[in-house]
Amino acid sequence: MSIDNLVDPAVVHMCSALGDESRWSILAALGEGDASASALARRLPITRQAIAKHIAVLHEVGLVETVQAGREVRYRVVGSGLSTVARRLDAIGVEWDRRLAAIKQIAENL
Amino acid sequence: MSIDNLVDPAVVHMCSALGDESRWSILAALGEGDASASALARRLPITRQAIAKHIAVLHEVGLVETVQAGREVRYRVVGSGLSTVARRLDAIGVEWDRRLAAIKQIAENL
DNA sequence: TCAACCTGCAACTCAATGGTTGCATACAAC
DNA sequence: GTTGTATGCAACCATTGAGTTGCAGGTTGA
Repeated sequence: MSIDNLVDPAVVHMCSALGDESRWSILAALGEGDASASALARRLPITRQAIAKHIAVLHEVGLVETVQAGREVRYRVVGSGLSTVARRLDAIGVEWDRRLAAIKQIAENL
Repeated sequence: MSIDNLVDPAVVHMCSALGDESRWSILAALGEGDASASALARRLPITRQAIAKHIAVLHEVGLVETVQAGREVRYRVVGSGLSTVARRLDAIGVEWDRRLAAIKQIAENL
C-alpha cells in the first residue's frame, strides 16, 4: 500500500474544516442538541452570518446535516463523519509506523 | 462525559496542520524515508523556505521529528501522532452518536 | 395588517498564511 | 582557499478566510 494512495482530498478538507476553534464551538453547541443558526448565534460570541458560513463548511464535508423544522433550519452533528476520518488517519499513521519499523530493521541488519 | 471536555486545543491544532495539501505532500514525501528540507525542495514544486515553514508547523504539533545528520537536518514522520489524534476524533464521534441515539430514544418514548 | 421573527445574499474590513526572493552564515570537499 | 551546498532569518506579496454590517424576502402570530 502506497502512502500517496492514503492521502485523500476528502480527509484534507475534513481536517481543514476541523482546524478552526469556532467550528469546534459550533459542533460542541450542537452536541447539546439540534439548533438553528439564530439559536446558535445567541449562545456563541459570533454573528449568525459567521455561524452560517461555518456550518456551510461543516455541511460540505458531511459533519453536520440539516433538518427543516417549519420555517427554521436546524442543524445536527453527524458523529459518524468524525469516526470515518479518524479511521483514515489511524490507518495512515499505522502504515507510516510500519514502514518506519521496516526501515529500522533493514538498518540493523546491515 | 461532556462534549466540551472532548474538544482539545491540541486536536484543533493538529487538524489545522493537516488541513493543507502541501503539508500532506511533505508527509507523503517523508513517508518514502527521512529527508532534509533541501532534498524535499528538489522533489516538491515549492521552495525550500516554504517547506521549512510547513515542517515547522508539523513539528510543532508533533507530526515530524528532527534528526541531526552532520551539517544537514533530516526530518522524520511520527506516525503515532496521527494515530493519537485519530483516537481522539473517533472518541468524540462515538460520543456524539451515542448522545444522538439517546435523544432519539427519549423522543420515541414520548 | 403589522410586528417580530428566521433566513439568505452581497459587499466590506482585516488578519492570517502560503509562497516568494534576497541575503548572510556555516560546513564539506576539491 | 574557493566553490558548492545546507541552513536560517527577514521582508515582501497575494490570497484566503473569519467576521462584520446591511439589506431584502418569507413565515408566524397577535
